[in-house]
Amino acid sequence: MPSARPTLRDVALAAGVDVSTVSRVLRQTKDAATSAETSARIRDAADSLGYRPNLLARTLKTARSNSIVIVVPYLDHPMNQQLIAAVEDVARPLGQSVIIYHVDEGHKPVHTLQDLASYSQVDGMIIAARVIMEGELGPLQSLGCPYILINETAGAADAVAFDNRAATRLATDHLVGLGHRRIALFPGPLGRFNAERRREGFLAATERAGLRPQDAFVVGSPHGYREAADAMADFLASERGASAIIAATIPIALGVNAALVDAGLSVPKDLSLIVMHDGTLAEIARPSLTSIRFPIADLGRIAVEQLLRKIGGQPANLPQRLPPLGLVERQSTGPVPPGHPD
Amino acid sequence: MPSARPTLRDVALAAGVDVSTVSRVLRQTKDAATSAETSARIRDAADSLGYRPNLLARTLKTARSNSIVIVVPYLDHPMNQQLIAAVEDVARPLGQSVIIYHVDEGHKPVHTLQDLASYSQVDGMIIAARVIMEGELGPLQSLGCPYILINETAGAADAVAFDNRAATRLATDHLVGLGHRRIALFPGPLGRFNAERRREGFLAATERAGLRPQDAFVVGSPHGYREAADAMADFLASERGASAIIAATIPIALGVNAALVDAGLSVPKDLSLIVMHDGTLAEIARPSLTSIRFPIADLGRIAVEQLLRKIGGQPANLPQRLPPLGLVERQSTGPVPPGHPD
DNA sequence: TCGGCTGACACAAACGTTTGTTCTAAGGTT
DNA sequence: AACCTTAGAACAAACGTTTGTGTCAGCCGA
Repeated sequence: MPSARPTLRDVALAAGVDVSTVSRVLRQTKDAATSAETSARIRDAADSLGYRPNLLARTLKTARSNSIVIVVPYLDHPMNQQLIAAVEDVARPLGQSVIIYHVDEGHKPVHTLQDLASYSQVDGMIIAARVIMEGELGPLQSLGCPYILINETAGAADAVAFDNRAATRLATDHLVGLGHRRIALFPGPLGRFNAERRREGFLAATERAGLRPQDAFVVGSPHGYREAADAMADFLASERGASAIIAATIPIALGVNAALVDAGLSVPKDLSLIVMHDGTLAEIARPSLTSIRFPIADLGRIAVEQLLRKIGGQPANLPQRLPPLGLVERQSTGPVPPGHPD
Repeated sequence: MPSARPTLRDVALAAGVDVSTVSRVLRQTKDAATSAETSARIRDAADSLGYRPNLLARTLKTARSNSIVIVVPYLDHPMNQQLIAAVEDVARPLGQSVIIYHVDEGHKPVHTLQDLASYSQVDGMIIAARVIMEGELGPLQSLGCPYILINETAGAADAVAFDNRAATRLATDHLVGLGHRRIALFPGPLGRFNAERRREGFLAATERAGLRPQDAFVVGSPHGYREAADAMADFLASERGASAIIAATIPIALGVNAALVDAGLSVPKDLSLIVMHDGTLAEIARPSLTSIRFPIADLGRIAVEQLLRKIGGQPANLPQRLPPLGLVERQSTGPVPPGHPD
């Protein structure tokens, strides 16, 4: 029977007052000069009718929806899952509702994103998807939709990312400390921001440690388990004799591990493997993966806070890159195997 | 400068016509009796102004947003990732925009979901979250928001799920075929719909195969890697001597595997492990996991199609449970180890 | 020549809010 | 006693659409 939801008008009718009064009372605005009696009557009416405000209408009127969207690629990457959780954890207590928009590489989602952004369906966007970043930020920008890039950067856009250079140095130092002198980095897709920072950190650390340049390998591969496994298989076939691998992401690490096992090698006995992201999968994998821990919650907090600043009209005040929290030592790294060529 | 997006009114002004005419022309409605000349003028004006319709206003007016939401728990479960992808793949070409809403066990998200649903911010919801299902469906129902449950069932609600009973029989038969006579099922959280169906299928299959009842173990555990690992460790400690494990989900399988490795056992040499869901992780894990494949794309398609039916006012026409597609044999299952007690 | 049809468009109400302004009566001040 | 304030609430416009109904010309057939 209550096929139609009660509206402000219904409540007003029931309480015998004007809709504007109902609106003010129910929102508890400060300028409401309403008698306690009337207020009570209105609240009773609203309760008994089961009134809930129409957010669509409110948003249309106020141009503020109190919701933000996080745009991510690769829902199967633990990093992205953690980023989502971090953003949700911060935003929800702040009264912002968080929706997730998933884009993949093939898809050109800008149109929909514009729709989302265009008219305050969402107040702002947190973007973790590179597919959005390249050249597609223009439309969003001109739409006046505030956004923050996370975990990547593009041009002069407001962005907050991890210090992957420092993280790679950390990982490299750990391996060097274990005695490894021939190391391969799987930084992800070469040419991209994070992959290049990893490469830089890697080369800097290996050079400082006195490794020969030809013993520091950089093996680019797309994100994705299988691609990483293929890249690792190729690398093994090339017989360059690395004794340790640094994987940029957990999927890459698992792919690398699969290729190693398939080649009859075992981690960490024959090769060490370290991954530059920590997560449950790194913990539950066997061997469990030595990893670099990032302050993901901090990144989520900063992204939301700064996005809200921008939504509020103030400029974002973004920190330098976020340094890694440290190294989690697990089973996948160990000393150089005895007979390994130096 | 174009800080304010152009509206229908701006286009109308520029083209020298009424907003209603602009609206009809731009939407190409059938009832539009507009001269080719005027239409062109309007379209030109819209283009040069960069007009884009305000979906909020349109939704408010038409009570139709052309977007649906998929509600999922556990973004880190491959099954849920695949369900999301399946729904997106079907819905987007149909002109529906898909947003994801993530809920977790602790969180009581009904309020926001009601907000989402209340007033056609979304036209309908596809719900994979049990947390929503228990008792929280009432509010949604009375809101008149069409929804379809997937991968679970609750009461008389429209739902489409997999035939987990058949799947578990399939898994059991495979193990029995390999000679296993003592099998443990890790069905997930006991008491829940899917876990109970798995238990039934398991017990039916083991009985039919002539296994002794005391050799068919059912070990409940929450979803989640760690919980499964703990449950497996406990099970091992109880020394019941199973030679094969059926895991309900990939996280459970990985947790089980970790516990086995930690106990010095190896898969499939000492124990066989089969998981009742296929995915990249099952493929890339080492040992790779023998698994049951489900028609996830079909489930996504059916869910979207039937949801659109309900949105259109027709009753949903839901199939019986979707049977599994079959078994993918990989490394994690094998014959009973020689010395195993029968 | 005239009523009636129709093509082409304008007018206006409505969706459910929010919010600036106005009204009214009571109360206080001088 | 006249005036001003103010609390309490109604009025009304607006957000950007969609859509039912008018209007008015031109054209047709009879």
